[in-house]
Amino acid sequence: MQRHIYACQDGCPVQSTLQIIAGKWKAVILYHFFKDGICHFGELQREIQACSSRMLALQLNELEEDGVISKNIYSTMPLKTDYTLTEFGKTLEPVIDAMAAWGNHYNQTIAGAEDFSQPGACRWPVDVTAKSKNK
Amino acid sequence: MQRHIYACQDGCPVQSTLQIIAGKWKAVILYHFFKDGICHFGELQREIQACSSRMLALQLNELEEDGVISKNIYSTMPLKTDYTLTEFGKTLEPVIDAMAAWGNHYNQTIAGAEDFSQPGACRWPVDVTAKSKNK
DNA sequence: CAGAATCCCACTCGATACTG
DNA sequence: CAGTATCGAGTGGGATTCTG
Repeated sequence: MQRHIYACQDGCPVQSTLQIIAGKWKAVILYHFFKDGICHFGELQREIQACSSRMLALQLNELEEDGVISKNIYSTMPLKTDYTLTEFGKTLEPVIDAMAAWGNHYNQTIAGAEDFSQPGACRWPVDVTAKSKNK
Repeated sequence: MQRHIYACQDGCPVQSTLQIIAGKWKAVILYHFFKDGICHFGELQREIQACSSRMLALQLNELEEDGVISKNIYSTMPLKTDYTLTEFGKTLEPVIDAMAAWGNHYNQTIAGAEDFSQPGACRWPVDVTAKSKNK
């Protein structure tokens, strides 16, 4: 079945990009591929604890369908699989980098004092939203 | 009510970024803000035809809540509103730029021959997915 | 370990109608 | 024009269970 998130009308470039990376966890998964060179299911699970194994598998499958990553399954016991970025997948690095850079800056300068151990803690401080109000 | 898409556990920078731009149309909206300097509701609707006015309004509201854009309402008749990026919102430009750049490259080199007038037409050509298979 | 299958509820989002 | 309100079908995704 075909996923059909964006119609890609008008050939809008951002919509094309989203077509590939807009899954709930795809950008995060790719980030860990680029940053850590991670390639195993369990490692990803450990890094992205908020993502269930079901979702992780689904997102990885879609990324594989789209040619972003490829999967090698070793039918040994216990089961072992590794994922690698395709050449095509590697072209996404600047996009993920830009997102990571922005997020880092946000975490450090704006949300630096926040406690990430609380779910939902990543929230805007008042002063920032306030800035938009008095504009 | 608080939106709660990502828990932002571990302070993952990509998750922080997604917290702001992960709405279904937010990145596309921001793209048009940056590219066209667009600031009216109707203009956005014309540019992003796949997005209903209801969704557009919802996404714009969330962007305003998060301090990315600000809204000025002129209670004239007919109603007029304009949206502007906040200083904070402008910091997202590199992220949107990277997405747009990737999408442009994708549209030109890979999907160049596709017909975007058909919904769902933005789909991977076989050869690209095939590349991942024979890896 | 690395997933697929099933169940099922909460929420998303489109359609429609209405308002200042 | 620039939205909001309401409804309802469809789906996303969590929890759980099962398999090679």
